[in-house]
Amino acid sequence: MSFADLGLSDELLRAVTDAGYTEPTPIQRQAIPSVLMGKDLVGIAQTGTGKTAAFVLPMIDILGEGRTRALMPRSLILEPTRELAAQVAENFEKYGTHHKLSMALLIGGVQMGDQVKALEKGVDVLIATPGRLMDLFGRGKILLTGCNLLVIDEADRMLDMGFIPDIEEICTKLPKQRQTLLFSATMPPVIKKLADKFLNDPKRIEVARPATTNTNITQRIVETTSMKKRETLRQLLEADNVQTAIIFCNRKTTVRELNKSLQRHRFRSAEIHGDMEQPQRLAELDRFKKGDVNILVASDVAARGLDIKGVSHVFNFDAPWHPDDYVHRIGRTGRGGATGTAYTLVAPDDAENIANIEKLTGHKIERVRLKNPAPAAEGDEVREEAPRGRRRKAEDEKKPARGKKAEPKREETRRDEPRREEPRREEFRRESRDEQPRRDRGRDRRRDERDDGPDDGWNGPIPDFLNYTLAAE
DNA sequence: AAAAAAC
Repeated sequence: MSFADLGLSDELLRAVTDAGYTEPTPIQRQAIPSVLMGKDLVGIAQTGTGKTAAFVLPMIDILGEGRTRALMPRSLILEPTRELAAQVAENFEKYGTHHKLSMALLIGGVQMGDQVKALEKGVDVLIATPGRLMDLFGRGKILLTGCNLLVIDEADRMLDMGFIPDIEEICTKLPKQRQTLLFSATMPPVIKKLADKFLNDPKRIEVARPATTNTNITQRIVETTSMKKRETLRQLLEADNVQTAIIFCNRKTTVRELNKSLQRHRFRSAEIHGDMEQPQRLAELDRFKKGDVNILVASDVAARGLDIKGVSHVFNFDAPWHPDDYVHRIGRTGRGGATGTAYTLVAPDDAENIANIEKLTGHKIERVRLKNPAPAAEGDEVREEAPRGRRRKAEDEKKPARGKKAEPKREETRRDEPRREEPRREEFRRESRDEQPRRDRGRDRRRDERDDGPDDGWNGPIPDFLNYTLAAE
């Protein structure tokens, strides 16, 4: 079956072809014809299944057909996060190139002026997060009485974020006679009730069972300690041919610190979390999408729904609190039929979260051990410009005196080890580290070593995983 | 325990 069999217009088919798509995904096959017929729809689908196009494509044709001069918005799409809303807007632009539809992206964190101007001119589609939409509504800037097409996307996430009362209120402001599409990865009772209340005899389609993880994602657990996490991560980044990676942390502060640490180690990384200004958030995401950086350190703001091509690896720097989030996080890789790898770093503190994840997904994740963590990062440092190298060496020599016996052995291993990782590392490391003033570098450096502590907290004999490659246990 | 979302 091809897109042409789904009842879409020729202009739209052209845009789809131009975007490089030939075959609809299961959810698109099932959803598009029924949306075109004006039916309500409940779609149980994870992101990465082509869900967005499943509603954007038919919407473009519906809006393109009955097109009068839009004075009031004619359709509304609700998204839980600002980035997702922006992403849906991009989809409208991509597929709507041959239609003259107007849209407004109504999200918080950015000035209202442009959004209000767009609303005054009249738009065909509103793409919004609930907070800003309610805000604008409260200020009398939006009339929703012309919105006879509503999409509630990521409904279960809206629930998690406490948006359901807002959604209900928004629903009451829309005309009763309308078409409503609701998408959710899971169907908890509250969402079921919401669907019963606001949808009319919906068609129900389900393309991936909730809590099922994509089979083209290789999942691994790497056991480590909280002290060793950064070092372990760096080795994985270097050892496993990582091209593009998203690294998830549980806390915003961890995101910030880890990103700084990676940059100090000359990785090309960016960060995204909710404490950043919105323009900055979008800019960082954009740098990652464009390939200016190949590593994105993120909070769970990026866990769901973000569709970024070619993400080869997902790392969980922390095991997520909620097992659902694990499924969403690793779903950022292995998209569109590609293969992907997901590593979860597990310190003793993370063990309980892992148990819950394995219970949810119903399968035990393979444990792997890192062999010989030391040489990669430290060898690199010795190779640095002279002052740092000397400092570094002096510190190394201090270690044995403090009764740490790991260092000398590492020296040997380092010399013996062929350095075949080098060229690869250059691919994703920063060219120059001269981005911060010198004094800061020194301070951060020390801080980093305290946090990372190559060997702080480690007194035991050298464990068997001190060898270079990855191996299944 | 965290994160997200309006000002």
